Amino acid sequence: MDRYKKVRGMHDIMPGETEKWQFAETVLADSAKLHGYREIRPPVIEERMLFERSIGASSDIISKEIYSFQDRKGRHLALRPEGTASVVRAFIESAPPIPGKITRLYYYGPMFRYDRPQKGRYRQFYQFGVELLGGKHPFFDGEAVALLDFMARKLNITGYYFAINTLGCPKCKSAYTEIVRSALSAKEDSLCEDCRTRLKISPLRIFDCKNAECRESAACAPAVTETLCKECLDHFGEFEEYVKKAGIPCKKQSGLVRGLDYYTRTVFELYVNGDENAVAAGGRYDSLVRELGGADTPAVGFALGMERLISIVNFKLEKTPSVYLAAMGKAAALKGISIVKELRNEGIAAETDYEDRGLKAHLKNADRSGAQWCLIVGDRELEKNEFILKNMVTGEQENISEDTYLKRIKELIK
RNA sequence: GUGGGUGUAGCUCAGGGGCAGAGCACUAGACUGUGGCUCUAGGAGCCGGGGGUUCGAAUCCCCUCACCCACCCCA
Repeated sequence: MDRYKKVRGMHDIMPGETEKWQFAETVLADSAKLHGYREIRPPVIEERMLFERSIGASSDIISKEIYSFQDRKGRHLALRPEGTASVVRAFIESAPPIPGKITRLYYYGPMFRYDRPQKGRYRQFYQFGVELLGGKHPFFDGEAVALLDFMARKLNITGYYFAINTLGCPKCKSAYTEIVRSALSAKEDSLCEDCRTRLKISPLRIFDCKNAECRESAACAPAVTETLCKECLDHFGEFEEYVKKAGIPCKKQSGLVRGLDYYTRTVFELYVNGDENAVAAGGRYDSLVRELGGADTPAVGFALGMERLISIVNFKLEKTPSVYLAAMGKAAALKGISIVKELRNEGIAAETDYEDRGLKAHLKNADRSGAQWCLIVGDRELEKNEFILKNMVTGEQENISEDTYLKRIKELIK
């Protein structure tokens, strides 16, 4: 019989890892709440068209990485490849927008992309993200970066910085795209094959081609900031003021471009020194809400890749104290039922093995379970109305009376 | 989607045409009410799957699948 294996690109997060995830999840959620964000939990399935409209039909994510299918009624659906589209959809759908009102939402969950699996990259992967809807002021962009910075510090990440850039408002962005396209069309011969395709689909991406020759060619195009309208320039200027004032480590990178169509103006990515890939990325998307059928609502947000985050966080996880009950004989086993119940009621993790084992086997179990304490109860103990409490780390043990064992264990554990 | 690497015991891996191996882990005993340390013994595998070459294939060839790494893309 063949054994079942996880399907390509999927991964199990096993005990040993889950503790790290839980820690990171708690820090992220607490940080977001502290900044006024509330959790939203959209479904993982949406209409395929929602993603086409938001991310861009020509993007790689839609054109070759989306998990899409038809259900029994022939509806064209897709597993979400990212979170923003769903959040915006839910935002629009749930209530009529109130002008000037700021809505802060965070989400966490699995995303799906049919990519080739690689280090830190899976077909089902987890993202934590936040979206701030209704905020136009550039300081909101700053606040988004500040929240990421806060999270990084709370997770004890060191040696990180933000790459920041602006793409301009939709007008500036498309104008600049054309400027770059025409500037580089003249140099098409010096571009690599990939970049020639990029020239047609998303010329801005040539700026961060791995090929140095392409980047050199791209350098002849004017920088974004040289072509922006005054409003866009001011917006970016104020954003820079915010991050400077907040003391957030930033590096301006005029080549920074995001792969999703909906970004406008501010874009940023979180990098940890030595890593090539961004841990988190985001930016402003002032047109998306309207494009998805909502009222004109400026917005800014970011998403953070959990797998990548987990791999760079230095975890110092404390073991929670626990007790293993070694009950020998039928009478002790019966007594054990109430003992473990009482321990658990006191918030002390307790486990036992119901097979009738000798003390040796019980201690071995206790050792393997990782319990710091072993409570030994056998016929001898029952006769004297006392138990033996053994410290599994030091090997020391003491007799404790049945009447006061709970109190004594609580003392020792704290 | 492209390129490279690797699939052998539960785990980490050695063996590269002629008996299927080591370390760790596991089980038992030394030690029948004291785990970890030590020693001894033991269990065990369609050598990823399919096809081919050969007297003979874990080993060579072809196909396939999976994992890893890089590109692409992205978090």
